[in-house]
Amino acid sequence: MAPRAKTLRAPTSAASAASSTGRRGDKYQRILDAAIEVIAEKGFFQSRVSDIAARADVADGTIYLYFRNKEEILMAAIASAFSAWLDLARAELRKSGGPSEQLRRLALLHLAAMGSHRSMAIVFQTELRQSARFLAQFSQHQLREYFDLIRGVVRAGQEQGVFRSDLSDKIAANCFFGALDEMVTSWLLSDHDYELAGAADAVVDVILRGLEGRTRR
Amino acid sequence: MAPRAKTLRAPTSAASAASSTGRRGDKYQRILDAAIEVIAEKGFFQSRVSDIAARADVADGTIYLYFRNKEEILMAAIASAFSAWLDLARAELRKSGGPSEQLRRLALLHLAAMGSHRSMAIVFQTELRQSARFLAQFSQHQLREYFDLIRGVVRAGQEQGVFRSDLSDKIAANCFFGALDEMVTSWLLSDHDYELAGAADAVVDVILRGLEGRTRR
Amino acid sequence: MAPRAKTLRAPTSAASAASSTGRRGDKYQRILDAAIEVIAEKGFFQSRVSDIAARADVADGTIYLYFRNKEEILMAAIASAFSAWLDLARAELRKSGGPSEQLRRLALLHLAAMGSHRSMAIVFQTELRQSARFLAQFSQHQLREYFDLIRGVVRAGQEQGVFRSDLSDKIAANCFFGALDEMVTSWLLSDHDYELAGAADAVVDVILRGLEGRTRR
Amino acid sequence: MAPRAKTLRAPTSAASAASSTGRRGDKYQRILDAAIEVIAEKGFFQSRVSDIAARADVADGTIYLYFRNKEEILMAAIASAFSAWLDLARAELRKSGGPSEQLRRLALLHLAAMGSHRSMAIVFQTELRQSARFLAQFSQHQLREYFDLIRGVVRAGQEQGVFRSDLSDKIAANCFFGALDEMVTSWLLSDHDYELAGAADAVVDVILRGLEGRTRR
DNA sequence: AATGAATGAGTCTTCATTCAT
DNA sequence: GATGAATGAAGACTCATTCAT
Repeated sequence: MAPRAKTLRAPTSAASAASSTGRRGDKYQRILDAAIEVIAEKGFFQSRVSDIAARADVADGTIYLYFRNKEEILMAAIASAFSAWLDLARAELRKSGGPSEQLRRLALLHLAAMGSHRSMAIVFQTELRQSARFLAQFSQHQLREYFDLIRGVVRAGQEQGVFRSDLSDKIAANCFFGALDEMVTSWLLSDHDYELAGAADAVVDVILRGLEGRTRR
Repeated sequence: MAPRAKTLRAPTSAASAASSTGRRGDKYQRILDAAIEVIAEKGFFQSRVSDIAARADVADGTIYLYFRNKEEILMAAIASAFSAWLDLARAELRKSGGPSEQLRRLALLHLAAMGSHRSMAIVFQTELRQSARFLAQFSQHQLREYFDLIRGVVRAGQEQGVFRSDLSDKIAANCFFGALDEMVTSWLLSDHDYELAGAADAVVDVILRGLEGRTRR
Repeated sequence: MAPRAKTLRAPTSAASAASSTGRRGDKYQRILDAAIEVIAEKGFFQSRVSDIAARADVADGTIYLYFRNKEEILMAAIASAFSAWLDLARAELRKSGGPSEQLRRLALLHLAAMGSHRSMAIVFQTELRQSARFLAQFSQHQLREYFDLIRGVVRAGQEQGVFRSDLSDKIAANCFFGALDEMVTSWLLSDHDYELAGAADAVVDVILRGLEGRTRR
Repeated sequence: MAPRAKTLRAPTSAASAASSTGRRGDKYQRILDAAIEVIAEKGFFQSRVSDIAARADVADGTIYLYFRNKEEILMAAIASAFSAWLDLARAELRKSGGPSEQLRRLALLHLAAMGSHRSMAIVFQTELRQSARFLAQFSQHQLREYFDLIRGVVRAGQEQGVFRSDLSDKIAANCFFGALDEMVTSWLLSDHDYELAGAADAVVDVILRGLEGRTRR
């Protein structure tokens, strides 16, 4: 995954350069970026509107020209980051390759992206769940979309006979995602001094063995 | 796992039957229990002292006879719940059985316990990480102990030649725990109408296949 | 002034020995003594009932067997200390001597007593005024009595031609008391390392010169 | 002393006429003024932030835009009032006149100022001591400065042979200040129906006689 | 559009007082 | 009489949100 701006951002909005340095007109995005950073630093419920405003270099009141309230900022920020992430994942899957190859690619992308975007990783690991719980069905839709991506690959593998069919694709996707997720979490809680993406192969290896038929190749 | 009192409690302290019925002298535990429930409902940072007091059926001020401040209540509640959980896990591992069998048992315990203690499950899935991030190294110790339990089994399996040795026990433990963890999370986010423990075998199956080397090439 | 127990106490109640060491039946006085000490340490409005109870070595609730509420404890404590002080002053004046001599004696007593009873000095200097302001006319009566003692000596001196008569006895008493009072205050605010009573002669000297006729002796 | 705004204020800041009428930008001073009044009414430790806010006609929260916490408001208020007082005293002493004349002027100023600023008088008599005791060395500096002013005049008088030299200037200043102070206190505790400044001459008379050595023996 | 001073509802926490034992 | 655990009213302080400029 190519290094990008400070935080993940949807391709469309990231097109115009100077997006994080600009000082005029891009306040909406600046606020979102600031929100992600503040959330990563302080946590969802400990983020102060004034912190976000200060980080975005706008007045407190300005926030309310773009967002109805605090919850909306935070939700939009997380949704935006997640959306950018989904775009990446979708793009990755559009590349050729069999199911195994695709899962391997997805895992590498997941770990590489999280490993290189600490703020986003924190938000995804600790805040996304929180917000998923409280903010109605926020991100449920997006989360499900990511899962459906994975489940789709699993089902394709099962149909092609590459993966065992005596296993619910949902459980399979959970194992896959859960393993990756836990890698990120433990990396964050450690001093994250090692290269997260470096563990991708090992993890994929475990899961693929589990998904592939008993007698592999 | 057998249904127990409202929340998980270490076997030793649960010995006396009338533990949760009395109205006298058990205020400390009642507050802890109430705290877990409130945290599960509202989340760590949105838990109000007065909510906990009301749920524990004591006056607000009473809380402060047992805890120095709000943070201490919440931390003690989570630590207490986790401690009870650890006790169960340790007890489970003391039973005989090979590494594969032990992981299977642990997985079953994990899912059964979380499935029957919704409050605790919520706290573990969403709050434990939060608190791990913010409250110094709180619970890091306990979390690590649980992980070490799993890693110990993995290493034993590797030494006995049951599990592949070309895999770090840490990554293996992450896959195992991550898969279980994700099962719980997705169950919580769904309407959790299905029996969580029912998925234990399938999950263990995937991970054990990934860990065991026997049939590969 | 003869050294007495920790705090000034009315002679009658101080008669029975072991008054501050006893542990049975003298709770009322123990609470009063404790109150004076706590007030001296923390100030009137920062004194906690539980502090007083702890110092008096009784349970919090016990306080309320002897006093209706916190205000009453504090008022009784100060009144008691002041009453003891008044007894001393009256006794001193009963001794023979002319007006000048009596004022000199009174000044010495004042400074010696305050200098040797730090707690009481603090209470008199800083708390008495507070309480005089708020607690109705509390201590107004006693304060006035002390003043009347002084004014009586002044008037006697004026009648005997020792003191100037072209001066209100009230103003004269104010000068006398004010000077002594300020000596105590500045001593308390300093590190009170010098002997307070040592300054009595100098102060009396100033005031007496002011009160005595222009052509002394 | 000329009547001024509600509370004493340093001449420089009182220059612009409409200082206490505006509703904009003068909140800091309004809060200080309100604080002095509330302290005078309720006492230092019984002053409520909400009382001050209400009196200053601002919202409770507004207080915290100008002061870090309650203690800071109260200290700033007292310090400000005292500072204004010191300015007056210094200005008075800059006027020509011998030591005796200067002490007389200072006494008149003291009694006139206190007599016409009841709030300030109360604060100085009862609260300043309290705060001096508890708030570290707060106001110690200012109090000492006032004393040093008096001591300076005394020393000048001694050097010029106007005042006796066999008397510590500190004790002399204590007598002078103490007498004035007590005049104010007794005036406050009385119904203060008489003109406080009217007693200045009598008091000064007593003290000056005590300080001047000329007619003795 | 942008600002940031002002607002005040919402929370934690303390502590005088009560009362069952 | 004595205790001290329990109570809950009261008060300092924070921070999302508004609105005059």
